[in-house]
Amino acid sequence: MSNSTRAFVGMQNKYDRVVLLVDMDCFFCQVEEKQQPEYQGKPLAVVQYNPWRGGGIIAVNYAARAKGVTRHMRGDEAKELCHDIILCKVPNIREKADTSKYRDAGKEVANVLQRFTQLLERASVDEAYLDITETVNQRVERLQTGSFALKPQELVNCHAVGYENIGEYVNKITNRFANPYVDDERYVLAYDPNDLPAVRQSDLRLLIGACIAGEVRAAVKAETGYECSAGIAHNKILAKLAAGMNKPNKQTILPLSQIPPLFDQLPVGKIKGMGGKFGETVCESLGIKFLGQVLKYTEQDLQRKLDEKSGTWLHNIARGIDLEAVTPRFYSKSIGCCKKFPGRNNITGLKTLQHWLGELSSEINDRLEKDFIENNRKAKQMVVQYVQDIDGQEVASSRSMPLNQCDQETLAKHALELIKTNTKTFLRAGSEAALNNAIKFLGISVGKFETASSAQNSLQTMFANQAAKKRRISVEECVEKPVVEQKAKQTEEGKMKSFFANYLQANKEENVKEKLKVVEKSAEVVANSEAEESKITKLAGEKSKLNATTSSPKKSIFEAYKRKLIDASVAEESSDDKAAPTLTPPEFKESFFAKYLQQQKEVKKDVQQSNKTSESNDSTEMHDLAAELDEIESSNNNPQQEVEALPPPEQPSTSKRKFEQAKANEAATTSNFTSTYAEYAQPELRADLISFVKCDECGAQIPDDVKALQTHRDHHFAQQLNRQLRAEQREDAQRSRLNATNTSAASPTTKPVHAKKAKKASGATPTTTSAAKPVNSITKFLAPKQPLEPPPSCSNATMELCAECKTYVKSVDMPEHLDFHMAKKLQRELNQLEVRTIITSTNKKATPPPANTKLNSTLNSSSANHSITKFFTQIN
DNA sequence: CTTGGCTGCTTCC
DNA sequence: TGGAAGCAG
Repeated sequence: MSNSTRAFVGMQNKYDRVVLLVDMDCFFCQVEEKQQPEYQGKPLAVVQYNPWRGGGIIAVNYAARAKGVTRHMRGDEAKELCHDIILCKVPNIREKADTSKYRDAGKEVANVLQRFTQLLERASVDEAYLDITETVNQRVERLQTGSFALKPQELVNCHAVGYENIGEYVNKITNRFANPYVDDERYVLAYDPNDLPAVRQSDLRLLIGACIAGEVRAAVKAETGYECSAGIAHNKILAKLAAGMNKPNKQTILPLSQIPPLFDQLPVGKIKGMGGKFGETVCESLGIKFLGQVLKYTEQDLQRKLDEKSGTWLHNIARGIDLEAVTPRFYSKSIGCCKKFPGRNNITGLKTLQHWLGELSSEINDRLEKDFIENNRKAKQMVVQYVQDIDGQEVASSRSMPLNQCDQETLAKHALELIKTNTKTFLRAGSEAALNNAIKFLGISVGKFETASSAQNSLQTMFANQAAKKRRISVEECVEKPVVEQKAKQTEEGKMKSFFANYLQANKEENVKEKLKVVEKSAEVVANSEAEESKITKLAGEKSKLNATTSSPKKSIFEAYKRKLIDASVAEESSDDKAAPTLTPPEFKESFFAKYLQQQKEVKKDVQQSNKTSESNDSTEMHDLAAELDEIESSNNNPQQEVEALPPPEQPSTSKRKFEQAKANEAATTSNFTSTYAEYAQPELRADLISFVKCDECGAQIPDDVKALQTHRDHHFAQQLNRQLRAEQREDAQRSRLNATNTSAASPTTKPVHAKKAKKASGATPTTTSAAKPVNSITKFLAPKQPLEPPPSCSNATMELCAECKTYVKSVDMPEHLDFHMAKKLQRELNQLEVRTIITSTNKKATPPPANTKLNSTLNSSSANHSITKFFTQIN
C-alpha cells in the first residue's frame, strides 16, 4: 500500500485526465498568521532559528515579497528591505528546528483535499496532486442531463494560460458548442486523429476541473483558513507548472492549445525535475534554453544525448505529455530528521554523539507515534546517515538495519551501533570517549512501513503514548513541557472540531434531503425530479449559507422553497448580497442560524408525520441528533462563515475562535497590500463529490472511505471512553469492531447485523439515486427519435437526429451537441429566475469589499462579461 | 563555525 | 538491497 512505486497511465489517456495541483501560498507564513492573527496582512517571514544575522529565511509572505524579501536571505537583510517585517522563528525543540506545526497544518489541509478524490498524492507538506478525472467525468455527464451546471462564481480568481481572462476562455468553449468543428482543421494538423475526441473535450473538461478546483480551494479556506493556488491541467507536470503562474490565491488552467506557445518561451528549468543538474545537462547537451526547443530533436536524438529513459520522458514532456499517474499517498514513505554540526560544532565525543542521537531519535519517535495513530503502520527499517571528518575529508555514509521496536532508546542505541560498527576506528586510541572521526552531520530516518495489526486500536494507543510522552519530556526539559502538552491537546482538539464540523455538515445535508422529500411530495412536480441531485448539492452549501443567496442557476419549486426559507431570515438583506460574508450584519447571522435550526426541527417533524411507513427508528435518531447538534452549535461550533462576521463576542476563547475573530478584524482593516490582494468568492460545497455512508450508531453521514470511517469509529469509541468504560470492555469492543471491520470494510459500526443496512444507506446517497432518475429525464428531454432522412451531404458519417433542434448531427458529436442545448436550456431558466449572480452584482449600490473589486473587474471586462453571461445566463 | 544553508524527502544505480 | 545522489522548498 505505501510502497507503490511510480505508476503511469497509458499513452491513450494523455488528454483524458484532469489533474489538480494544490499549492499552499507561503504556507509557513500562513500558519504563523493563523496562529498570531495580529500578524495578518503585515509583511512576515519565517526564519529558522539561527543567531547569525537574524536567522535563515525559509518562507516569505506576499506582503514581504512586495518589498523584495526572498528566501535564502538572512533575517537582517530582510529587515533592511522591510523595516517592519515580522520575523517568526520556527520553534526549537530539542535544540533543533521543529517543523511539526507546519506538518500538522499540512495534514489539516490534506484532510480537506482528500474529500474530493481518492487519488490524492501529497507531494510535500504544502502541495498535493488530485486526480479529479472521475468527478469531471460525472459532471460532464450531468451537464448533459441537466443535473449539473457550471457556476460562474466558481471561476473567480481563475486564469487560463494564453487568455486575457477566464471569460475569454469560457467564450471560446461556448463558441465551440455552437460550432463543434470550428477548430478541427487546427486539431487535425496538430494532433493524432485518435486523440481528437479527447482534444475536443479538453477545454470543457479543464473548465469543469477549474470549477472543482474552486470548490477545493474554497473548502480549504473555509475549513482551515488557509489560502492556496492551484493548477489545472491534464497531468502532473502541467498542473504544477500552471499552479505557479498565478499566485497567490489564484488558480490557472493550462489549456492544451496553449502548450506550444508557452513552451517556446519557457526556460527548461521551470519544469519540475529539471530545476537542477538534469535540467542543466539537458540545456548543455542540446544547446537549448527553452523547453520548446526540445521539439527539434527526435526521441532517438534525446535518448542518445541523455539516456533512454530521460530521452523518452523529455520527448513527451516537450509535447505537454506526462504519463505519471497520481499515486494515492497521504503519508510519506519515510520519516526522518537530521542536523548539521559544522565547524566547531563537530561532534567529537561519544557522550555528545549519544546526546544527539537521543535527540534525533526522540523526534523520530514522536512522529512515529503520531503516524501510527493516524495511519496504523509501523516502520520496519531504520537508516542512520552521517558525515565524518576523516583526515580532513568529509565522508558521507548511511547504514540501515531492520527495525522491530521504534522507541527512542532503541533507535538511539541502534544508530550508535551502526555508526560504531561501520567506522574503522571509532574511538581515538587510548580514549574511552573521544571519537576518532569528528561527526559533521547526523541523520536518522525510518521507513519501510508495514500496516500494524489492526487489533491495536489507534485511540487507545494514542492515550498510552501521550502519557508516555509526557513522562519523557518532563525528564528532559521542564520548560518545554507545557508547550508540548498544549500542542498535543490542540491537535486533538482540532481533530475533534473538524470531525464535528463534518458531522454537523453531514447531518444538515441529511436533514436537507428529508426536507427535500417533503417538499417534493407535496408539490408533485415531476419535472423537477431530475434535478433532485443538484438541489441537494446546492443545499449542501447550507454551511456556507450566505452563498446560497448569491446565485441559484436553476429554478425549481425546491429552489423557491429554499429561497423562502432564506428570505424569511434575510428580510433586511438587500440586493448587494454577493458572496461577502464579512459584510453581513452579525445579528442577521445569529438570528438566521437560530431559525435554521428551528426549521430543521420542523422539517424533522414533517418527516416524521409524512413518513409513517418508514422506520421510526431513523427519525428518533434524527431527533436525538438534533438535540445533540443544538448542543454542539450552542457551544461554539458554528461554521466559520457565520462566525467570521461576528464582532468579537464573549465566547469561549478557543484558538479557533481567536482566529476567526482575527479574520473579522482583518476585514475591518485594509492595508495597502490587502487592497490589491484578490479574495475569491466561495463556491458552495457540493456533496455530490463525496459518497456517504450512514453510521448506524449515530446516523451521521460519513464519507465513504476507510480513513473517514476509522475516524468516525474513533469518535464513538472516544465517547465510550468518556463514559468511563472499563479497560476490559474497551478491548472487547475493539475485538468486535475488528471483526466487523473484517467482514465489511464499509460498515462503520460494531454491529455486524447492520452492515448490510449501512451499505444500503450508502446506496441511497445522491450519487446512486441519480442513476435511476436521469434516465427518465433524458428520455423526457429527448423526444422520440424520428427516422428522418439524413442530409445527403453528410451521408458518409453516422448521423442522428437531434430531437431538440430537428437537425442531423454526427452520432459521435451528439453528446457535445446535447451539451449545447443544455447550456441554452439553462440559460433560459436562469433568465426566468433573474439570478443575482456575481456578474450582475456590478450594479453595486453598496460598497463592495475590496475583495470583489478584482473579481468584478475581471469578469466584467467587456468580453469576459459578455461571454460568461452568454454561457451561463443569457437568453437564447 | 559558517555565511550558496539546511532539511526532508524520493529516486537512482 | 543498500547507499548515495538529487531535488525542492
